[in-house]
Amino acid sequence: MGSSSCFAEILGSLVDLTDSEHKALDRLEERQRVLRRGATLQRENESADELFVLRKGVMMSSVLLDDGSRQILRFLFPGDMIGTASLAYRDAPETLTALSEATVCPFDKSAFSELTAAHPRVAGLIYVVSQIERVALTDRLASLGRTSAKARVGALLLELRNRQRTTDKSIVDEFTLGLTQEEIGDATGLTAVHVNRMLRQLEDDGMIARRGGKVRLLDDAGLAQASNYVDRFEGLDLSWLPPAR
Amino acid sequence: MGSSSCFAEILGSLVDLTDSEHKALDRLEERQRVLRRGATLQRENESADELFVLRKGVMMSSVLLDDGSRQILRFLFPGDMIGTASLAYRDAPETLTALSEATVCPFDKSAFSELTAAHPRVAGLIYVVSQIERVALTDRLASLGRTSAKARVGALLLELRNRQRTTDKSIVDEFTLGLTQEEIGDATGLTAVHVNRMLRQLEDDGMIARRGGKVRLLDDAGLAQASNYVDRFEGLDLSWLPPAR
DNA sequence: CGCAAATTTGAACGTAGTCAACAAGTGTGG
DNA sequence: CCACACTTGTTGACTACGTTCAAATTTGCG
Repeated sequence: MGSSSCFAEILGSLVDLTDSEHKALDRLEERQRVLRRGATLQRENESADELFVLRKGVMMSSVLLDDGSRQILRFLFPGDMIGTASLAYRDAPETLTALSEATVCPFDKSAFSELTAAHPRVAGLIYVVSQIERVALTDRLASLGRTSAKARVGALLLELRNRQRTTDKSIVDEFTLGLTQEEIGDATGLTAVHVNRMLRQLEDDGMIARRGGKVRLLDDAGLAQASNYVDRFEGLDLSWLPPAR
Repeated sequence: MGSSSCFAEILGSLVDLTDSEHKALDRLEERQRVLRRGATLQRENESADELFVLRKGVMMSSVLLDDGSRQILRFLFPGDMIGTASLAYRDAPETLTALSEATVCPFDKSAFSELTAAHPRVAGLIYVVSQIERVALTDRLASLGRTSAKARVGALLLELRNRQRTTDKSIVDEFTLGLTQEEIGDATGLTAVHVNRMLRQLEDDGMIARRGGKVRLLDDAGLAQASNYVDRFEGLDLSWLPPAR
């Protein structure tokens, strides 16, 4: 049940959704759009009036600085609601790009408006998820501001593995990066060359193993410790949510 | 009108609030608590079940890493709703500290719940504000990840001046920092020593002037350009909001 | 006034960036 | 199916930005 909506699956892992909530959420994923690897769903500074639920694949959100460098802000996984900045801004503040073949479900702001007005508990859950994402962002801020290059790369590997694991239960410790070292650099604030050296060091330290695009995390606990990693989907308290409709 | 609630003033700058919305918002600020400079309102990892509206003063949210270094995540100004992570987490993910004498209005999660369930448009506005803050966070992420020390300090000065100006209209280009260089460093991911050097360089470049704790921005445009600064309270589109009640 | 905190400056060091060359994949068209 | 082009990964040598450590000076405050 609930398998028809990816987004509902995330919310459903937080609380038991009612039938009427399920139905309302399904409306967000009535349409579909398939993106090729590398395709741009939304470009920074261009007008944007749709939101999306990412149904399949991995995407990223990034910004370009005017010296030409890029900062990757976030990686996006199935079940994520993306392009939410459209709810505040006329023009997109960030670029959305597919890192693999991806399927998104576009819906417009009025659908969001009707959903949240009709279902206050769902509105609350959406706010909760946005808080979780905000805290994850602050983790990355602390990572960039106060940790070494090695720790930043380590934290990114852990995050990617954990996010992929929630989608694909078959993943335990080995997984496909799906990112170039340049992209890892743009996410961690490093150069591609230095990312390469850090991966080698992590390998020499016995923290990870690499074999053709695949990475295996050998010392989860050590990696988490060394890179200040915290799983932000734990320790939740949703007892305050308004009653379901 | 609306002067009784700080938070309503922010929302009121986005849309015209109805009387009934005003009344509901006032309920968040019925109680008051005064904090001395340096006082901690909420400590990382300690249980937290209240939220607050910051009514007066400046505060900050920060995290401590286990090597003892600190990352300041955000500065908080009058009208900001703070401690919102409590809506998702049992324990606070960040520490809240007063940087000047401050007044906060505590309210509990049930008040938030009732407010948003009864007033969907206010719920939408709160979501909009959280999106604005999220985008401001991504700006800081790009700043830490991809810009020079000088640019980071410049961006912080601009942000502090602009935020203070929305509270206190008398500020034009000269303002009181209210931060030690160590705190600037913790916000920008630099050491206090290097912050000092960057301030001197900005001064030598003719971008700023300093006189006893006060800073004057001499070249707003140049500073904004050099440090990739964008005012995130502009370019909004709120046409999708549900009707007021 | 006197003390502690904050600022300022210099010198040496180290982490990460830059530049360059080469190797290993990846994909495309002949 | 292979050859070629192009992207990605790897390594070395050198550079530079920011840190560290230390000491002197200024500022704010009881």
